[in-house]
Amino acid sequence: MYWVFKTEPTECSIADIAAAGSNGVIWEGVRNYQARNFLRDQVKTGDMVLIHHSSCDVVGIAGVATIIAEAFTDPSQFVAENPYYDPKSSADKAPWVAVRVGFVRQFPQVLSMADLRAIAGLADMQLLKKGNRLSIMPATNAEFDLVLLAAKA
DNA sequence: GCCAACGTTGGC
DNA sequence: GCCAACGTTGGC
Repeated sequence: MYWVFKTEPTECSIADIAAAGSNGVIWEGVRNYQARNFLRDQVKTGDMVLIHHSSCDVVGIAGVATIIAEAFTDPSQFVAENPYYDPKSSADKAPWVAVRVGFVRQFPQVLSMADLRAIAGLADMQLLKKGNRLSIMPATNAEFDLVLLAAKA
């Protein structure tokens, strides 16, 4: 399948994923049930992921990653010092999962929201829907291809 | 920093 | 289980 993952580049940018090498990075801290359900139930090894930079200078899709390890228990939920700590999580009740993502490519330029909205075939893309706050969301194969085409990547 | 949209919480 | 109040997200 195809996905869009949102990230604040100050936390984990496409360049950070590139720098992580073949082990990739752990994608943790998802604390929304709808996003968690995608991550736990549908995100599979080998799936392709559009990496979206949010809350930053140039908001938009910055590159592509792939899933190299599918859902496992998110360790950050147990760590009191961690910003993603969940005091309600315990060994026998740990609702949150993480995956591991590996670098595929970084776009020469970030495809901004305006760039994306200008692509006719992306009119229904979930990422572009008003009020969308999901940090993990599916994309279609067609949307994925259009984004790569527009990125000249 | 504004604010729309949405999620979560908690009193009842 | 309803729903008002509150918190958070995230584009602009």
